[in-house]
Amino acid sequence: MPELPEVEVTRRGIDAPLRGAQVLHARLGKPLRWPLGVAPDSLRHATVGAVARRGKYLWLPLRGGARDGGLLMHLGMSGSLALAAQAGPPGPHDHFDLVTTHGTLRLTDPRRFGAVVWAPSLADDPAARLLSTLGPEPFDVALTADCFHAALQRRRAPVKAVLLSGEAVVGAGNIYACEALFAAAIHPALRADRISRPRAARLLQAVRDVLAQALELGGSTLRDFRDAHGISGAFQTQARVYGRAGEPCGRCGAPIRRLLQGQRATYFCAHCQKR
DNA sequence: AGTTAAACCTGGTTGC
DNA sequence: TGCAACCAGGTTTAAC
Repeated sequence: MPELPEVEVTRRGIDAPLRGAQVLHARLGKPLRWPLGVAPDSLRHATVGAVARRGKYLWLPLRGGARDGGLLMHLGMSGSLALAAQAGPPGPHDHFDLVTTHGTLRLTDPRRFGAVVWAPSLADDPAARLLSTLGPEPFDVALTADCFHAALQRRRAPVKAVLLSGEAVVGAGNIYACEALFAAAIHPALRADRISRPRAARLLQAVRDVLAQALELGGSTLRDFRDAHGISGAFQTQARVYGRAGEPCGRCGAPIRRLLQGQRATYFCAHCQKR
């Protein structure tokens, strides 16, 4: 998926254009991860508010329809959202259309791990339940190195798995977790609770740097991701370790290694990243 | 309680 | 060429 940078790039592409748009029609394709929860017709006549992001979720406020509320959206592994003035007929992987006075917002998601769920507000279920497990936002100034270190101290699992869990900080998925650990020179298999306070501070900074750089480059496109205007991301060309097994490490020249952690591939440099 | 595997689904790539 | 096996950006749920 879409990790935090890709979701934020998407949010930035749809927020201003959709603001104040009136919903004319909504269409569902094949089932996504969870049911919408309301009849698509009940979204008609609603007005779109400011699009927000929490972790890898997007929140589209809708007021003045059958009921005030909004749509909580997730792009899963292969999803992307496109906003077009005129959308063509839906293809086999187009599973949600929100037709508005400002264009059609279309979710394309071949694997259908994504979701579009209606909720009365972010504080109400099902949104509240889905967001309840999320840790702090990476760019929240309230997330200090001490907070981050304390969160790592609570877990005995490998630091890579803890990053993916989003418990200490949200937003880093498989690509950016690998990249941040490389930047911080920390071995992915190191137990989270064995990380010193200085190394935790360095890791938090690395997560922030990597996510910020990815944001500037429009995210990563391995196969499916496109921003709201159909543009691919470029971070994958700048990745130091992700997807580069066998290639020489850009820092020391040793071959980048690949290992499996919890069914997910981890890429790292065994020479640069220390336990 | 806390960590790990299985599940959801499609399609592209690799290997026999 | 054909087909099976494996791999892919995530996260919940069930099982040790």
